[in-house]
Amino acid sequence: MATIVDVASLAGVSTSTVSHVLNDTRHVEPETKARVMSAVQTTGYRRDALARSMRRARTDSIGLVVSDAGEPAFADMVHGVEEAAAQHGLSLLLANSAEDPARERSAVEALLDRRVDGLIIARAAGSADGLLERIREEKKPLILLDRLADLDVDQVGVNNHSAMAALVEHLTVRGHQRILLVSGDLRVSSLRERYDSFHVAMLARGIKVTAGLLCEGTVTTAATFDSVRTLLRSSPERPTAILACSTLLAAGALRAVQHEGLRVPETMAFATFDGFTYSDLFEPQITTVRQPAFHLGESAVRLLMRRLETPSAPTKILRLDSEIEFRRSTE
Amino acid sequence: MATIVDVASLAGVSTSTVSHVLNDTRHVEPETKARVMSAVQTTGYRRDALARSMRRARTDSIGLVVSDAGEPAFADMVHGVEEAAAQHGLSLLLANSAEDPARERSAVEALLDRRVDGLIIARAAGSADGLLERIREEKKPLILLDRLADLDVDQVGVNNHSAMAALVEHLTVRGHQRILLVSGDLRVSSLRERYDSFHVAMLARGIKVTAGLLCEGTVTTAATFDSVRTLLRSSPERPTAILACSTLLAAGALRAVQHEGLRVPETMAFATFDGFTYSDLFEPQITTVRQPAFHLGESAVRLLMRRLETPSAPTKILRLDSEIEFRRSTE
DNA sequence: CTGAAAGCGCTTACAG
DNA sequence: CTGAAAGCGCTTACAG
Repeated sequence: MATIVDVASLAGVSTSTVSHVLNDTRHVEPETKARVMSAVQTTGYRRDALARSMRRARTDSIGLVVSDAGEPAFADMVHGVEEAAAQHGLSLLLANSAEDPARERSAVEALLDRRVDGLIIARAAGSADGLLERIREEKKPLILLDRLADLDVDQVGVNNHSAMAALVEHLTVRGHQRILLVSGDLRVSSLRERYDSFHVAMLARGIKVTAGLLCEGTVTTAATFDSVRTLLRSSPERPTAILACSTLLAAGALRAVQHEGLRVPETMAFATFDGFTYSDLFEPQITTVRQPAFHLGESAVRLLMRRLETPSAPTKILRLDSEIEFRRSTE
Repeated sequence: MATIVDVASLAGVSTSTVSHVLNDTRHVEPETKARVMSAVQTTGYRRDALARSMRRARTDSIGLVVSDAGEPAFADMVHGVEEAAAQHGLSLLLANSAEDPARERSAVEALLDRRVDGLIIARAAGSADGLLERIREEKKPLILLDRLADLDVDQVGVNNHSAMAALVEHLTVRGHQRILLVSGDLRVSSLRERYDSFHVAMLARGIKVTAGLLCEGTVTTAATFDSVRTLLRSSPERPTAILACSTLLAAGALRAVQHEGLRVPETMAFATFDGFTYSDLFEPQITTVRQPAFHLGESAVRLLMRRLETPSAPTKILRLDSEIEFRRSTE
């Protein structure tokens, strides 16, 4: 591979001049410049980004750690981050923690070792705050994505509260009082927020939430299926509606509903956060709080660029609105 | 940030020794080693992967370029690649060409500039072979993923032929002769293979394939919807079954079917490649050729590791089998 | 307008 | 068993 030295000697100039021509960082005689460019051509020279990064103390790359690469919503976020990064000329280093704090930690360390210019993280469920401290020590710009924290850090997530309020209103207006909430792992901030908002919304309408109508802590479709099925059977008063807080939870709950011979929406209303793709094409057509996942990813990059340009800027916390797709499952 | 020099001086040894301790690359007295490790501790030293890469001419990173990060199948492949890369201690640089050859080219150049150890590419629809030549010139290990080529390059894709043959048999055995094939962009090798295999399979059963039963070239859901709707209306003899070659095509076709007031499977059988997630939970339950997308990604990394270890190994082309999920849509 | 040279933080022959 | 030093391929003050 040709190096800058090869180009310089072929063009009969110093490496300084080649560098300056390539980066357009100081004036060079048009004639000299032309000689350099032609030398670049004939040698097939390509600047080594590694060497460049080492000198500049900038890598023009960012790191993204997602907590569950298998979830469609996270795939969309990755897509959004990639798109925005490419637009800004940044390379994207991707890692997946698979909800495992240990893997998350080693992913972050690897990214730090590679001297990424900044980090975007959707934290794993049991992630400790120590990790964020660690990143802060390194003075590395950090953006929290989707899984937010009550910390002085730039972050972007969705407005779970308003979405949940709208959903609860939608259901209660239609007469539903016994709503089964399938809330999942409450260590996940977004799920915790939905859980809390549910209680707030129900309380505001004077509806009591009983333990028999709460399914929490399940982290797989299978476990959710079991748990929901048990609740459906044992509840003294069967719920008239089910509200799932993620795609995975919805899948488990829906399977339980079908297994119990219930029909959506005839004998059971159903709504979910995140949801399924192409929901309009299939029955039951499920009312869905659709998060702007792609947009979330883009926004995270935007926040990161801002932080990179203005390290002293005040902390910014963005809450994007979800769209609620009302469908027959709640009619 | 502490450097190796800081560690060396604190431990009272040379940087050589620190390096050798860290990499376990030559014997060091236990006592000296302990002093080094403790100096690493107190300085909080972390080796700079950039500087290390520059000397070693290895970055322990790989590049992945996918053609459509929005498609669930590609998201799964990315997931598989990430997982396998992490297991091998490799960092993953991700880019998305969005089916645009120009973006694909610049993504590859950026990856090459970053000196990734190898590339995995699912090529864009109109991608020219020149790009692959370019990579070969750089002597950079390359694996083709999903979108294969008739070239002397390591590659891993699915066995489209056998899947299509099974699908056609399944349909014809049930009396379907007029099968509408929705085949998409034939510049995409996997779609081209499915298209060709369809013709082979139909021919083998002595069934004529007419132009009125071929919908090709559409690249969006909307265009597919229009095209399929037109075919459904204008065909002298309406098809009794529809066979879509990707998720996107299936969505457009299904929408057209519903728009025309047809019902699956009562008045129209339906099957698709790739398909929708949680297909078993929704109606119509669609017969689906499920590609092992995650596994495809993993295999690509395995092929790459093999090539890295044995540059002279013979070219390997892997074809993984898809699973066919037979459901009510074709009964 | 351009060049000589230092230096980014490592690894690795070479020497003892 | 360990160290001094060259060098990976760039960028960038410094000097003229």
